[in-house]
Amino acid sequence: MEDVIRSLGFLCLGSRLKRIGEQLQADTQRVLDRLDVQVQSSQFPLLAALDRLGPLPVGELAQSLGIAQPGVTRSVSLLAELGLVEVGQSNNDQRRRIVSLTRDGRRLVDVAKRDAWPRIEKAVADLCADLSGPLLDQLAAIEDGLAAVPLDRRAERTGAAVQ
Amino acid sequence: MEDVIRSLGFLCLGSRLKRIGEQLQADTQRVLDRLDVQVQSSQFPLLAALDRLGPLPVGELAQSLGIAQPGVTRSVSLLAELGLVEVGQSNNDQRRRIVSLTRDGRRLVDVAKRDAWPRIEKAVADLCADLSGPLLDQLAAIEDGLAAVPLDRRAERTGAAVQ
DNA sequence: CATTGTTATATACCATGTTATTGATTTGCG
DNA sequence: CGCAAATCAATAACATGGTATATAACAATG
Repeated sequence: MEDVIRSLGFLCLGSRLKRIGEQLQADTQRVLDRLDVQVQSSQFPLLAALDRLGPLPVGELAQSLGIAQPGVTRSVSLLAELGLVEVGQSNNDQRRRIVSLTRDGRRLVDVAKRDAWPRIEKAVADLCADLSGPLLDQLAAIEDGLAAVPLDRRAERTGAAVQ
Repeated sequence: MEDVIRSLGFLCLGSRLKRIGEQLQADTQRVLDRLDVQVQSSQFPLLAALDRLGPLPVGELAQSLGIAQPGVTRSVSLLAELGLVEVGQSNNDQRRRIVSLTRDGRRLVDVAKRDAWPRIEKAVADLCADLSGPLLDQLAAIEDGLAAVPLDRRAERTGAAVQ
């Protein structure tokens, strides 16, 4: 069965990138599930942003994640319900709501940084290890690579086995 | 403001691909809007699949697009309401519903093939023209390129101006 | 040939992104 | 100062993806 998106090349590059991205996120989710991390893979960028940059107002969080502000508002509400982040008022501007990691959030990030992120990063790096050449070829190689050995199986094989 | 997704490299590759894909789709949408095409850019892969492969049952359509079947069912309902596709029963298997382009759908595809797709393809090819090297670098170049000159402005400049 | 399993599609519900709008502050200027 | 404009966040409404499940038709077997 022909893969139409792939055949159409540049014309459907957007759909294709989105499709590969979703695939990667889903696979990453499986790695996290296996490590008993209770957060959706898609929430990690937000947690990572707070980890890297410290407490931030909603708008700046949106900017640093490259997504629209309502998306951040929603994720923050969700993570706040899980007790991983909390929102406080700014002192000098009552409109701004500063988001920060709670103690639990901090702990989760630390665990993830130690156990999960290195595996995931290594698995993706493994997937992309031998890529070169034109973008479309690299994307095809990623798709084929994921189909051959899903990310979560690449994550099992630690350090030495990779590359 | 630091772009956290970009900084995290392979760790957030999924989020990043998704983000770039969405950006590209949104820009493509603007090109289509300007050409008075009345369909969401995200529906075009389905129309293109029917154009390339002829009438197909829902499941095979899903396979050839690389998305899950319910997504196809939804898109087909939408496009059927717009009168662009129609569904018929298979002769030998009453479960299968064969999706095909209507006359209007055929016409839309023909117009798009003539007017829109070449522009879009050229604009994306322009965006990706000088890319080389590691995947993450190419992605960064795409993001920077889109930020500098959005796809819809690249599509204005026809043939000669490109590359 | 009836029951059981499989397959094809539809439906329900959820996740996560978007844009447009609203409401509350803050800013800036006459 | 006082009011218009700008800014920040929340909400609503929509788009589009997913998984899980229901339903209907077909296949296969005792």
